[in-house]
Formats: sequence, structure tokens, C-alpha cells
Amino acid sequence: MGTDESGKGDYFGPLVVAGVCVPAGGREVLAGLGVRDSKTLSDAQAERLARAVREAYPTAVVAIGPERYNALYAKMGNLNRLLAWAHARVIENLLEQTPGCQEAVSDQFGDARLLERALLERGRRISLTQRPRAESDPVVAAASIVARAEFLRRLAALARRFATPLPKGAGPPVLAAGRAFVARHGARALAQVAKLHFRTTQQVTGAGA
DNA sequence: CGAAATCCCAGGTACCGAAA
DNA sequence: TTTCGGTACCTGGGATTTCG
Repeated sequence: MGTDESGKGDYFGPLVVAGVCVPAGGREVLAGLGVRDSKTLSDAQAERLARAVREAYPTAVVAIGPERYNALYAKMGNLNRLLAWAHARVIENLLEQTPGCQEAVSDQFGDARLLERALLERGRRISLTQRPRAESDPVVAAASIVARAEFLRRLAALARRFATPLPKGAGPPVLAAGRAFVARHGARALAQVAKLHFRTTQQVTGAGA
């Protein structure tokens, strides 16, 4: 299986981690579908491919909404720990569906032991590989696509709920949108749509900066 | 000429080691 | 012991170049 996250670098929206269990030989199938790193795909392509992947293989998705994300971040105090926790949950959910899926590949984030420990605490045993640029593996790429699609869906839903544009990323448009959001809904509501530990929060709530 | 693929840049966080 | 600097990693966006 492969796991990957989406939304980590986005100020607005949830953090989504997805996992896909692909049997032997599936890499060729994925490549045939056009699966590759979600960063190189348009939003529409990601949506379409995500649907194809979810229909073809068992998948697990853990979406952490901004409110829960902020609470977890405050509790864990470290983004990598949060990521490890989420990846572990995905792996375990996927294992419940497909107990035979005993090999996992994920991106490397921080100390590899974090993820191993998060799994061990659940008493699971699995062959786990973590490495930089793991998304070059079609299986991890498929997971990144599923995660990305779910992120986009939820970000759009948030924007609708608050009737406010919520751009992706963390650039100038995000800063402007953040200020507009605060002007309309107040600073407290920010916790429902954004990841507060980003420096962007100070720039949004602080006077100018 | 239009669309697609590619490359480059910016932003953010965490980790490690060195210096005060 | 605390603070600072540099490195590695991930993510998004835009501009540029290439192909059909």
C-alpha cells in the first residue's frame, strides 16, 4: 500500500491523508491510467483519477478538519507527530479492509521512528518503507491523488459554508482572503477554516504586517 | 495558434549542529 | 542552557518552452 498527505502546505482547509492498497502488478495499471504525482496534475485531472483509483482498489482516507487539526496540533506540538498519527490511522484502516496488504510505502517526514511508533502502539506489524520523493512510486502517487481530491472537495465545501473564497496554498491571495474572512466572520471563526500555527495567522489577525 | 508538459520560484515547517 | 543559523523536506503557483 502507499500513503500520502495533502493540505500540509495549505493555510486553508483540512489535512488529508490517503492510502491505497494495490496488488502486485498494479503499478502498471496505475501508470496506464495516467497516475502520477498529484502536484503535476490539474484539479480536474486529480478528481477524475481519484475516482478511478477508488473504484479499482481499496482506499482509506483520513481527513482532519481545521478545528480538529488545530486541537491536535496544540496537543502534539509538532506537525510531524500529527502526520505520523494520521498516516498510522490510514494504514490501520486499510489493514482492516485488506489484512493481506503488509507492505507500506510513504513519504519521509521527520524522524521515521515517529510513524513506526504510532503503528506499534496499535500492535500492528507491517513492512514499512519511508523515503523522500516516494510519490515517484505510482502507488504513493495514487494515494496522493486520492488525498488531493478529498482535500479539494473539503476546501470547496468550507468556502461554500462561509461564503468566502478560500484559496489554496499560502501565498498573497491567501493572506488577502484570510483578512476578508476575519472581517466577515471574526478572528475566532478562523479556527474553523485555517491551520492556525501558520505564520499567516499572525499576518491575518495582526494589524497589517 | 492552442494545449500540454516542463522547469523555476516562493512559502512553510522541522531537524540538526554550532555559538553565545 | 538557550538562541541562532543552515539544511532538508513537503506543498502550491507561475512563467517558459515544447509539441501537436
